[in-house]
Amino acid sequence: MAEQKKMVDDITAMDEDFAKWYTDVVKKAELADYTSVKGCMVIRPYGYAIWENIQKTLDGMFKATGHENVCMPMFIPESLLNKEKDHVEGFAPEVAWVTHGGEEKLEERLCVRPTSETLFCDHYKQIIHSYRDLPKLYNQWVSVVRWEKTTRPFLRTREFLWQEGHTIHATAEEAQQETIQMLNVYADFCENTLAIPVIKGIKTEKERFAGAVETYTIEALMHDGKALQSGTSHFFGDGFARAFDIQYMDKNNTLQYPFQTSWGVTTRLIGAIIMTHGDDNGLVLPPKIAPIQVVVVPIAQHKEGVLEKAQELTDRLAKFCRVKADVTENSAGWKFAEYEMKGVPLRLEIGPKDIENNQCVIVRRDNREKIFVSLDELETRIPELLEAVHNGLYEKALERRKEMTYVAHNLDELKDIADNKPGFIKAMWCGSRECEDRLKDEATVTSRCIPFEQENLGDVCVCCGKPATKMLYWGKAY
RNA sequence: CGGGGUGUAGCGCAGUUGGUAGCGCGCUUGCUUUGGGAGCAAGAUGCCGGGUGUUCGAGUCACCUCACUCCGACCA
Repeated sequence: MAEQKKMVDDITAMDEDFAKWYTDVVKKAELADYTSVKGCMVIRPYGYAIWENIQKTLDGMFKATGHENVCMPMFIPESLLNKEKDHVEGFAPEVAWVTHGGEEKLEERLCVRPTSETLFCDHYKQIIHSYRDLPKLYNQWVSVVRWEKTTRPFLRTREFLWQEGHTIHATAEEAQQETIQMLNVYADFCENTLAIPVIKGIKTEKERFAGAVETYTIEALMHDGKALQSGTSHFFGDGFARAFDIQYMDKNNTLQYPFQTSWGVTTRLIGAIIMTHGDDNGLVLPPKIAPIQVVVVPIAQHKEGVLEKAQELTDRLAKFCRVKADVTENSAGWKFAEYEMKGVPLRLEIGPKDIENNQCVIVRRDNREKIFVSLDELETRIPELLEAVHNGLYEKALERRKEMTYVAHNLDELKDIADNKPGFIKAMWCGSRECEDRLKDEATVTSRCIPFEQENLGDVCVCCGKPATKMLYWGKAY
């Protein structure tokens, strides 16, 4: 569409330095700021408003599928964390410990939750005795702490906000279904609310969550060709139940171990939004979670009637969308650039000439198209345009993912793509851990997922040449 | 946690052989402007990331530490 002239010289161009572009957008769009604790960020009002909109939609989807919200404590006694072997081994290296209460040393140190499986298990043990107590479909919106070595706003912080669903069921089948259902909820949310296309699949054993029997994932591709794991859903089998000794009496009066799941998405989704839709002018927000969907910019606002008209339109729009009028004394050009940087999906310009003609100018953030709209048609046109921006963003992201997805038939081909073409690589795989490790060493790619939508790209493993069992997505990940 | 880079006004940066801190933007006030980051004038703003040394004297030199950042290893 309109040429993308770079007007915000404050933001580093994507092509020049993608990492710097990312942090520029985070700071300049006032999403988050650094604090005096490494890896802990302030989520500023504009960024938090995005999170609140994410929460609102997802929480509705959780409730609609029968889940209830709860809240667990933030501390886990060391002995409790240690109960499931794989789980503790997975998380021990990155937990923060509380060792003192005031000046007194604690009898047993407490870990600040990195995830809450153990707390839910401890609780389930108390409340589940009969098949009549099952299932329990719980979720919580909290923050967790993982003491990461290197940190980046939203993508990897030491404390982050998330939701963690934890469910417990009488049968493995029911738990499996739950795991898949929630993966679908996430995929649906990413595509239909965030306009981010995702690939649904299963993690390899190597990439599996600590303590899980199976980990399902949605993987998205960022602007720079790196993959971002955007949500996971785990099937635990009865492993946690056995480790925590959770049992229930079934209809035949026999003790049984129940089956569990957990699933989560985090504030990392905000990073995904930035890196999927953003451009050199800054943030581009999908309309459904944009804190401001339409910004009203009065033109020549000192002239008579302009401010009044702008306010009148704002009041009208407020009835059906999130709207803000900017009546500050900054120049119109300044406002244009400012709200583009902040990713507001639609800008409505209203000036003396427009008022004369009973019209306004609406500009789309995603493609900068300027559209003259009669003031009589705002109630129908604006929702249409918001929808059009959503679809435009989704299509653009999907198109880019297609362009950046490659097929490799042998190791040399794969290495060549990995070195020269950022993006996903589809390749056949024999299923062995050795080949997975080797590709990581030699091509510096990790397996992203075994997609549900399998394709037959050949009969042999891209790495060892032995018969292949699956097609995998490979890539460099955040 | 290993290797590099950077910390000076809100932001971006200068600061010479060590001598007590400057520029641009932004901010405040006034006037003129207003359909793509306006112009002029007058102002305000500093624990030079923190600590310890060397020195008559440290933004500057040495050592330690903290944070940010990039590249690896680890992870949502």
